[in-house]
Amino acid sequence: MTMTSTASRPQRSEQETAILEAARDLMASGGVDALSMRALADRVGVSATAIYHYFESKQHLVEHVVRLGFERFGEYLQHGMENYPRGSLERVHALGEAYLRFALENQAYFRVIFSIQPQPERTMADLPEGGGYHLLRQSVVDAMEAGTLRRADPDLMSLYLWSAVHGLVTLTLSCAEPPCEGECMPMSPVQLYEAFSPFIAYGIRAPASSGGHHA
Amino acid sequence: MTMTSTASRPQRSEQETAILEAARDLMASGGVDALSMRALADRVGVSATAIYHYFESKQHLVEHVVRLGFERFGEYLQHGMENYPRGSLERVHALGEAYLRFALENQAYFRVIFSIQPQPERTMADLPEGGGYHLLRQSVVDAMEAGTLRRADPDLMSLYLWSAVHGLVTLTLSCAEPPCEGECMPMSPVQLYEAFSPFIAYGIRAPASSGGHHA
DNA sequence: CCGTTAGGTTAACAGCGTTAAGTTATGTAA
DNA sequence: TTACATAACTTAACGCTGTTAACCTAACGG
Repeated sequence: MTMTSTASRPQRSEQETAILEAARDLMASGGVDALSMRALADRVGVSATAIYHYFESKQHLVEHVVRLGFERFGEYLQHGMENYPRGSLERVHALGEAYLRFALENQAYFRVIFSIQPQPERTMADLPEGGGYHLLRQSVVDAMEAGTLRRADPDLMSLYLWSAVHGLVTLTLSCAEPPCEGECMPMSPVQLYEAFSPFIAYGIRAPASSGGHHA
Repeated sequence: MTMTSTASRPQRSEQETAILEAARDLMASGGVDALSMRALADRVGVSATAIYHYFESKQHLVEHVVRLGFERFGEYLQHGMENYPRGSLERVHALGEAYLRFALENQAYFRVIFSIQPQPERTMADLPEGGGYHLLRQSVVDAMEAGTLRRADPDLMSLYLWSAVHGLVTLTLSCAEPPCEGECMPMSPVQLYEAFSPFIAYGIRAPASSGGHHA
């Protein structure tokens, strides 16, 4: 760490950070297609090939940005639910709403994260590592132990809830930007999520009264 | 229609069909990136620029292929559910399973259809026109009238069911090809769908016995 | 017979990811 | 102080992409 001149050239990690941030901005504006090595290099102030000293390829660079995106995603979800009591249905609900809001507020980014291009070496479990699944699973387990949720395989129920919200998100993002202002569906995605909640709640919460058989 | 020589050159519509089919095959093999004008032209046996006599741009060509894909999708869904009685829960269930199966059997194609790149002028309602939404909605309406499903806004419930299945599909497709063979989730997507069904059914079906308040 | 049109060609442009080779500056060891 | 090594960066180039322009050729209609 013997550095005599802190000025002049930026440090290795500084430049790498600058590249990552510029890449994130470009990808957030128009997806992975809006990120070209030359345009990125112009933003950072170097030539295109200089980027290859920090990242092996565009693919690796994108994966790095996606990894950072998952971390931000996870923090967003954490903030969205931490004000609701552990074990409550509201906590689970808030998690879903935060998921939805993040996707809507970072559309291009979300598109890249769930690029739908098959990512090898990626399982459903580690897909959102640091990005939410363990939060969801824990809130489900808590609510089951609190007697709020029907007893079932927590992974199964978590994946079900995840699917429902994720499906709403991806359907929304497959449509025009002002989502569903049409005649048939004059509701915002968040409103739709609220309207879905009864269906979801009926399906997952524990029976109200002490009831007969458990199927 | 005065044609003297049916041989020699293929007809306008024939060549157009050949291009569309070749484009579909390429896209099915590796998405929209696997479709290049030159590779497509080689398959058809013409030069790349000849395609521009039939389609204004690659974008228009892709949209045309997607439109045809929706029609096949719709037929697939139709076949998947028509053996179950109108108004039954099984019919709704079969529709979801057919949706899932089509997506898994035509992964690259499905990716393109729901390209997640924002399609302007596309609303949720006309997105699957000829591709399933009206089938789903009708089966929901039938089941409501038959007393099988809880009474609610049919569009709302349809969209909820659509989201749940679509979410499972898109999550699956975001992962590696052999879906979720990991330690945490050792189930196939279809098995997962079957396992979800109780949650969904509890949420949407009409109360079994004559019950108290309706929220 | 002439003009129009459909259907096709080749050449070219600008942009893409990426590689190869060369340059400059810095830091370290003899 | 010299020598080497490495980090950081450059320009030039390759093969690919979608797309445009200009040109050609066979068929049909007035």
